[in-house]
Amino acid sequence: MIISPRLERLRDAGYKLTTARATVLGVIETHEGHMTSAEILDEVSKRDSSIGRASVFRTLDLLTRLAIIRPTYTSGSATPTYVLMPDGHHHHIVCVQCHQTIEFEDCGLGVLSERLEAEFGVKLTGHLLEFYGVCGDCSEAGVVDDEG
Amino acid sequence: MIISPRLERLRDAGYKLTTARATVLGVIETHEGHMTSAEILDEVSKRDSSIGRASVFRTLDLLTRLAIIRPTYTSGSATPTYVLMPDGHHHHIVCVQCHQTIEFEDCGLGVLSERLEAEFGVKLTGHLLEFYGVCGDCSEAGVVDDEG
DNA sequence: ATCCGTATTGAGACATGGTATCATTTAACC
DNA sequence: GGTTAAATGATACCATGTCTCAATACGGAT
Repeated sequence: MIISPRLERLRDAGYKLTTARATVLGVIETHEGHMTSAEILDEVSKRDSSIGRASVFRTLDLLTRLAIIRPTYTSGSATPTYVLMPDGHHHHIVCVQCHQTIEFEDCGLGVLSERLEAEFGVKLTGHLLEFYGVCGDCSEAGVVDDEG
Repeated sequence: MIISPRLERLRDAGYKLTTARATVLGVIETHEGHMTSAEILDEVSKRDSSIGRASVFRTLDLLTRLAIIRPTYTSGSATPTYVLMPDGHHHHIVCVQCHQTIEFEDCGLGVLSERLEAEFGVKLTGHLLEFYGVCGDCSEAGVVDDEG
């Protein structure tokens, strides 16, 4: 079993390091990007077919609670995708036409984060920032947008 | 049918103003907060029992594409909640323990938004900012957090 | 107000995504 | 190695969302 720094965060939080958990996290870490639950199930199954469906979902839930991954919607109400938040945060732009995601790094939210912690008495461990709009390709393709 | 400014955005974008759409949006606007699809279906049905399930989901999808609402997760991999983005944006803090959400207003993301538009050649219409952490109540209740 | 063309609808069967249960296994600690 | 509680896997189950298609109703023109 490969014990990544993120996997150790499980143990630090009082959870056991099991094969199922290591495999699920391994799959997501290897892929680095958005994955649907179906893709994760499929890849986990390839690596270790003895791992059950339920454990995969349980692990996704656990990783979400620890802010290691985050489920987000790239298309309307359909299947969510799970994305790794290596340093507790993630930022992307979602094209509302073609559902492509563009990821970017700096968000400058550290200051806001600290202010919110003080203001609301919370302890923040991560964040997700999503912008919505129309990507360059879709704009060129001629898209409905008569606001201006 | 009540025609709210947001409903007019549908027509502006080339979509018809139907009873189903007006009702779904009306429900969400009245509620002002996070709603699950089940709650929306239920409330829509109360207001007009002739509106079908499929239309509700189709409308949620449409409103999402127009950045009028946004589906987000407050708990792990379970049901998403839909939240209104009155001015195209929304910000909240989610407690990873009790799933309570705390909403806040200013995010100061206008500058970043403009920079991203220039940098990636996109036209942005809205954004969602989510912070994750442990709320005051849960911290007091004694929560696992041994990072420091 | 009425007519027309087309986007949208409602119904319900269907597909998919996620969960509960419970006997069995396994990680963590000694 | 032994102990114990957390975690697992199998599977049945439930919830959430989608597809199809004939029927309907919106919006524009008259």
